[in-house]
Amino acid sequence: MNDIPRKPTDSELDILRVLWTHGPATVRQVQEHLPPEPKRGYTTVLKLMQIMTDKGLVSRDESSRAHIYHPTASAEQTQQSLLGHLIDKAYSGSAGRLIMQALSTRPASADDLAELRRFLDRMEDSRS
Amino acid sequence: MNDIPRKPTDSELDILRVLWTHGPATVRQVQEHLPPEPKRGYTTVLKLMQIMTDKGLVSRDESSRAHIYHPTASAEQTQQSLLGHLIDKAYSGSAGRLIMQALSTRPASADDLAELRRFLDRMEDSRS
DNA sequence: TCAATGCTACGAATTTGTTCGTAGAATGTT
DNA sequence: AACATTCTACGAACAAATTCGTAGCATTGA
Repeated sequence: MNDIPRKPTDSELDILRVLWTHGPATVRQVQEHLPPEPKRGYTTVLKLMQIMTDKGLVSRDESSRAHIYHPTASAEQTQQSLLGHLIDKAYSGSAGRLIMQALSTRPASADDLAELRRFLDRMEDSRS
Repeated sequence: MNDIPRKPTDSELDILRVLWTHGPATVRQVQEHLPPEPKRGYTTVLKLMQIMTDKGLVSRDESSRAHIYHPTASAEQTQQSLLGHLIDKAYSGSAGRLIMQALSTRPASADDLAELRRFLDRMEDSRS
C-alpha cells in the first residue's frame, strides 16, 4: 500500500536474506532456508510474506499456483537504509565511530583490510 | 527484570541518546532534548522511561522528587550490540561490506580518514 | 492557607508484529 | 474416482510498542 517501503523487521530481514541469496522463491523454499531458530511454521512464513507484499517489501508472481516472491529492493538499498538509520539513531550521525567499532570487534580478513585500504586511497585521491 | 537488557527500540534510543550526551537527567530534561519530531507528550516520555527501567535499560535515583535516570549501558556497549545485530541480520555477517557502504555514503572528514588509516596500520601490525 | 504547578503511577486505547489453526481450492497419487 | 497433499486466504489470539488521560501527592508562591 505504501509508496515508501517501511523499515523491515528482524523477521522480515530473515526472509529478505533468503531471497537475496537464493533468488526469487516460493513460501516453502523460503521456509526451508530460514534459520532453524526460531522455528517458524509454514503458515507463519506465509503470513509474514503476505504482509511484506502489502508493505511493498516484496512483490509476487501469481501465475503459478505456488506464488513466487521477489524482493523489491536490492540488498544494497536495504542495507544502506538500515545502516543510515543506525548511524543516526545510535551513533548520532558519526559514521567514523561505527566504522572503528566494526573493525575492532569483527575481525576482517587480510583481503578485506587490503580492499579497505585501496578504498581509502581512492577516497583521498578524489579529495585533493 | 531481565538480566540481559533487551534491544532498545527507536524511541528508546532517542531517550538513551539524550542521556548519553547530556548525562543523567529527569523526565522533563529528557523530553526537552528529544528530537522535535515526533512530538511526544510528557506522560508519554515518562511511560517510556518507566518501561525502560523495567527492562533494565536505565536505572533511576528516586531520592529527589523528580527521579533522575541513568543509562545502565554505555553508548559504546549499546552501539556494539546493535551494530553486531545489523551485521548479522542485514549483512549476513560481512562487516567489510558494511564498512565500505558506510564510507561511500557518509562522507568522512580527512581527520577521520587519517585515523582510520592508522587504525588499519595497527591492525595489520598486530597480525603479522 | 490555598490555589496553581509539577511530579509519579496507572490504566486504557490503538497499532504493529508474530504465531498458528482452519477452511477451501488446486493438484497429485493410487 | 477417491483420497492425500499442497497451496492460499483469513481470522483469532497474544505480545510489544506507543500514546495519552486522569488521579493523587508534593512543592511553590501569592
